[in-house]
Amino acid sequence: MNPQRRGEETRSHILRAAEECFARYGYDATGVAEICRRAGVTKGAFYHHFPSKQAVFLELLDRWLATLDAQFAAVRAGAKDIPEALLRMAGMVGRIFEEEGGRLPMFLEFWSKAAHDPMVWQATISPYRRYRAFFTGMVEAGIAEGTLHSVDPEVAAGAIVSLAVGLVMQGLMDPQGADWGEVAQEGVRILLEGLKSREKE
Amino acid sequence: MNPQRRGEETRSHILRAAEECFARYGYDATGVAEICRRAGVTKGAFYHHFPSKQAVFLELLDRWLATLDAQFAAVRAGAKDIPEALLRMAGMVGRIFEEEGGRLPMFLEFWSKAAHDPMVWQATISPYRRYRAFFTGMVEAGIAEGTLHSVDPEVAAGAIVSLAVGLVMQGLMDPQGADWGEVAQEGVRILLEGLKSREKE
DNA sequence: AAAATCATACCAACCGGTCGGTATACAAGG
DNA sequence: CCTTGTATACCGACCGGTTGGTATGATTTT
Repeated sequence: MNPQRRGEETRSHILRAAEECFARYGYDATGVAEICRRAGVTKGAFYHHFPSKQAVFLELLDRWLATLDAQFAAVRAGAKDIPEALLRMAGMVGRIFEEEGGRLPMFLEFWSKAAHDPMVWQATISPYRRYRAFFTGMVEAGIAEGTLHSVDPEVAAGAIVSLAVGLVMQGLMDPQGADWGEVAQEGVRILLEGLKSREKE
Repeated sequence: MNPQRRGEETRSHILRAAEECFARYGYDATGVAEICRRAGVTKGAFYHHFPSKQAVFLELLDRWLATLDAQFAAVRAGAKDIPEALLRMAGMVGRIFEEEGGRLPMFLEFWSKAAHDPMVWQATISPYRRYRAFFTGMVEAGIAEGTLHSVDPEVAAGAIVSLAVGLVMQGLMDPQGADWGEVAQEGVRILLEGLKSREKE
């Protein structure tokens, strides 16, 4: 087989195995040996493709953030209206929890690692701020188009992101505790109710 | 000195040192030796007072949850109105971030540990569910007293807790990224705006 | 043969936890 | 008051096991 192709495959095998382990056991509790075992590869191959365990983690982080980017952009582009866009995003939550709930624990892993590791923090914080800016832009657009009433867009965006982050966290910790898809849907609806422009209070 | 009193002091020294280390470096990255160094005791003393490193962690968790309990109950009791109670709780956020911001990273540590460790999960999830129930009760009370319009109390409570959790998370990751106290205040205000009872939309 | 890819064997460091032993306080008995 | 006994608090060297990472050789492809 083509060696480059072969190399790429082992690489992705390692990535997939690492993702699974990190999500299931956590970063520290996952040994390189275990990753290799699951990937059907030896340590030699592992350290041929990645300089360190952390490098694998960071690449996983990058990829995850990239998919988030794409999803957000797609939803916004497909909606005619800011409220509609937000509601659709909320609607995605339920589906996400069902379909790739297995990959979600990585989110927590990223977050908690970033709190202590400067490199991970660097890699996390900048995309995160982009998301905040993204939602700020949405709120501004909503105000401009007249569907939202005048509020500080940054603050409103902060609240929206808080809702999202909190939703993911709770869904991770207590999946059976509630229908998180519904909570997301309804939470955004309530938030929108408070944001929608209307004559007077 | 009284030996029992002395014992209690070393015990609390260990607890304080461990809290600091866990918050700064994370649970796994913190060695028992480091905790002992900061506490000014030896390993012998450590394992005399605690059966394991995890036991220290769990005790820290218990204490933290107990203070949360007290604060919530106090605020609710002191408010004449559900919306007022929620707004006051939001107002506490800024103060909390300033005053004991140093202890907050433990929150993340608890959360991420709970995701992988059944014992920690057990210790975390039950108080957490109490909080959800607490807020559910508040929403129900708000509906009963007529200040909130009729919504599913469980769902609304889920949204409120999400906002809170997300707020803490963001404040932890990006303290300078925003005035989280203000975001909390305004976020709850918006949420309340969507929850308040009014004639017609 | 040169380069890329992977396997095997191995290491040095670290870490949670143990253990034999010491020091101090205190109560009882003489 | 002094001795003896005992429980608590504490010390610090040490151990078994694990882990991230490395060194080196084999194999395959071009």
